[in-house]
Amino acid sequence: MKATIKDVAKKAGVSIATVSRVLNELPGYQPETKKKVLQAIADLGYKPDQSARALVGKSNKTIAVLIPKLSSLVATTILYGIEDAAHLIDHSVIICNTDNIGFRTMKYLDLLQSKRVDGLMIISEFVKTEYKKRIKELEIPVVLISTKDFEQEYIHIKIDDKKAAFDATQYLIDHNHREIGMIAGAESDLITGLPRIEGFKAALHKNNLPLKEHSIIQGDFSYHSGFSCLKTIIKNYPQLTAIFAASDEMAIGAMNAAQSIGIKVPEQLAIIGLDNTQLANMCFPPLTTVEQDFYQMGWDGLNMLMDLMSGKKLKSKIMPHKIIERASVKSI
Amino acid sequence: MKATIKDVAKKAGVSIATVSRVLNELPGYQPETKKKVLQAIADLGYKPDQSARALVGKSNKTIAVLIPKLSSLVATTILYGIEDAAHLIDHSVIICNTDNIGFRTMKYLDLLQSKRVDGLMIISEFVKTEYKKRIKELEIPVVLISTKDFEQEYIHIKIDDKKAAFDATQYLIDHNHREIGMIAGAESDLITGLPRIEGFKAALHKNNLPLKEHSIIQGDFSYHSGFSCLKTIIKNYPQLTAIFAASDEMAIGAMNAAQSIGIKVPEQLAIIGLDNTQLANMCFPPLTTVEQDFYQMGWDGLNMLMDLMSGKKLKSKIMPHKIIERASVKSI
DNA sequence: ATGAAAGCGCTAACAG
DNA sequence: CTGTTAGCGCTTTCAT
Repeated sequence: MKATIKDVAKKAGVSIATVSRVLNELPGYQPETKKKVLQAIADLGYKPDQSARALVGKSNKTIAVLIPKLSSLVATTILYGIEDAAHLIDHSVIICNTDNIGFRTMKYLDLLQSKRVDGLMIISEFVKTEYKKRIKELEIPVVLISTKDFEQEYIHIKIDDKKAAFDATQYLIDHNHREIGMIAGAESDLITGLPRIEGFKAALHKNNLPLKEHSIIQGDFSYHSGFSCLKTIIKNYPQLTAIFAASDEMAIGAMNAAQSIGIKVPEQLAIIGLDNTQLANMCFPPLTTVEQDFYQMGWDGLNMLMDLMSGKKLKSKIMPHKIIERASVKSI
Repeated sequence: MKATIKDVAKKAGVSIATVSRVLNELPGYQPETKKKVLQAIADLGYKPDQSARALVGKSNKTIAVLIPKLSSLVATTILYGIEDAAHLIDHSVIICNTDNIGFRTMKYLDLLQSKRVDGLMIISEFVKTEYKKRIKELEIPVVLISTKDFEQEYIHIKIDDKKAAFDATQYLIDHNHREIGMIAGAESDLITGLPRIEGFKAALHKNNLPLKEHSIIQGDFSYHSGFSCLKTIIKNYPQLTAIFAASDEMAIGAMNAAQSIGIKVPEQLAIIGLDNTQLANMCFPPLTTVEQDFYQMGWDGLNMLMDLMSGKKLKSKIMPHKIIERASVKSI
């Protein structure tokens, strides 16, 4: 049978109150007593029961993360960072794979109440008003990762999407490309879609390059949309020499599409992506891209959540990004 | 303030025992009473507290999964299946990313005791004796996914690795390839490495093809090992026309390595992989491979765990595999 | 510095 | 059919 606080108390010859004190590092006992208690704990292999702690209103050391798709490399890399940081401070993480559907998300939010989780992280997902209402009832701190809340109710941690897109485009321009296309996300996606388009436009403008009619095509961040978008954009804008894709997946889709129709990358077409997932190293040629440090975002995000939980006031955080040069872009 | 069972009882004008009964669908109340209680529950938005349930020795509807690497596509796809199935029956899943290190794993096992999880799943990881000892103390059911326990203490769900490798090789042979190489996992990996090598050898043997000295090279299932193994095997066994890689990642690494040195796939070299991760569709040419339905494994595995939890006796389960024909293999 | 006891929300006898 | 009550393991007054 599992040892309880009572067993420890008996073995150490003290009361359970005292055991609880040393457990929680509260003041009020002799060093001598502490030693006995610690000894008993070790002997018995005692582990405090988190459910019991939760019941008396204490933290049960678990946080939940809402994740839109459990098999996406970007989300799972963030999750990796969260989990690592959580593990370091003995917290568990419950995953809630929402599949980006509202009903499921709401059901999870209900579940989290039953579970008394201490905090919540939301990855790459738009936070709808109905979620907020529900979260408010939960009365737990929230941090957003790789997404944001326009109403500023929650803090977030993400890159500067516009700047990242700007830098990617500028990189192409610096390599003497003048006819540049963009395979973008949806313009209606205000969080990552639109800002990246704006960054692209801003870079062209800054360098006095005109924005051609067909230079931007909207995909959905997926490999397959990248693949098909390339064929379209090549048809509509045949003189282009370089492409900025708003995600690595789309970049690689575009790269493979190009090669499938005999266009050599980077010789005839330069491609730069955005994300720097593992994929960027698993294609040929290896993809030049702008890195978002997803792992770090997860890690930092979790620590922000902990700070929030301990009552600190925090501001949102913008992560740096940087260009990783590999082989898919070449000067002309 | 959150509603408790007391609030519900008061509102419905019954005792908490009765509320508990309808909550747990136990017999012993008039339909009439039930209706009132249900109404009160709905009005109050009451959600039973899982910590309190756990404390009285009931399930708290959470299971834990030990996962070796949170950013690997195969593991996260399994996790996806687990999570989906768990969600359907209102269970939560706690992730324990072990990074395949024993110390971390042991620490998790400790944590799980504090959390009173109801069950444990282990993905793609060898179950060391020290883990077993600890797990025994937890007194919870375990199911293994995509791995196995040679001592048969735990049931598992996985494919028949030897047969899958056999079929992949046979597929190559059926396409008239006679000089076939294999990029394998480590022979010392008794769970997936060795059986796949055996399957490869068995297929050659069955077809009266000799096993050449340099026809098998060992990688570590990663993209990069596939990339470098290809270069070596091509050098040592230049007459080969086809390769079976023991994982998609290695297959794609090999494919890209081949293309990087001017070898055309599938025209000059056929490649077949094993796994059918998303990657198989994100390379060029798309990879022919043998599918393991990881999602389904996770899903079925969770249901097996539930059966175990409800006292059923179960046997391990072998999942079917099948060849997915895409474009990386061509007859000669 | 330490112990006794109440109570967190729930389930499960035991009464009625 | 329904209510009362004793815990589950822990934290936290309140005494001592």
